[in-house]
Amino acid sequence: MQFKKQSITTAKEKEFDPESFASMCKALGHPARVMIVNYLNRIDRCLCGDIVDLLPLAQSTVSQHLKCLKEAGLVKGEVEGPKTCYCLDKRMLKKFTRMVADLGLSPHGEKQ
Amino acid sequence: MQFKKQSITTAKEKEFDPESFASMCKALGHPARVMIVNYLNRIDRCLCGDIVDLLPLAQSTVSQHLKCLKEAGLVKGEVEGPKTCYCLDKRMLKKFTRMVADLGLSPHGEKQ
DNA sequence: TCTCTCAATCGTACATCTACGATAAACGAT
DNA sequence: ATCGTTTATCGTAGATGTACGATTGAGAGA
Repeated sequence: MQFKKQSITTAKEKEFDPESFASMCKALGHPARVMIVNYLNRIDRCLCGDIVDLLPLAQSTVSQHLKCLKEAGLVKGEVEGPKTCYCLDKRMLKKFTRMVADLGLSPHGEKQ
Repeated sequence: MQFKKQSITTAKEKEFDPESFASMCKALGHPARVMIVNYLNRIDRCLCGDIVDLLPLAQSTVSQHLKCLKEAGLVKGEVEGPKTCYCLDKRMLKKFTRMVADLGLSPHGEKQ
């Protein structure tokens, strides 16, 4: 499906892109991935194996979920020898919360 | 897949349920549904047909997306004769933003 | 070098999502 | 009663998501 690329907000408002907001939401649209993000937020950084221990899922499945989060830009992974260290991309997460506010859903927004 | 039902936050924090946060994110994980929510936020309430005009999608597809948003609790629809009037469920949307904050992603949170 | 560990990728099965046209159901108007 | 309007649901095809075990590859250490 194709949507028009133009913004759906008025000119003087911040740009709000439904496509990119949807893709971040989609990445957070599975409990395992939400738990990974929540865990990373508390623990700051960890190895893939730590997450495998955390969740009742096979290593390959966890790796797949991490790939999904990386592709959405929510998580970064840096290879350290045979290990990979994962952490949140704070910049992207700030963008996410800003978009939640732009959607008009923020309890702090000017709409209330 | 089954996850343990216990909260993943510490005891004195608010309850954070990954399952229900994920299900709301999933509902917002498609550009068409994001556009519907954004539209409803601006227009307050409208008929299904208005959304069909807004999006480049068949009526049946739009109806399906609305059903998805209703099942996630983000949108309410009340039948008015042969028409159905849709609007946002503000209570649920507030819950959503609260959960974003609980996830630790809020720019207003105590983590920053 | 050989082996061990850690993580990514492959292959695959099954489920869910997304889109459409066709049809049905509810109601107002003629 | 019949017709037109509006929306939901059905059936379906194709794409995508989710899970697993098996395999591969990269690097550390003996």
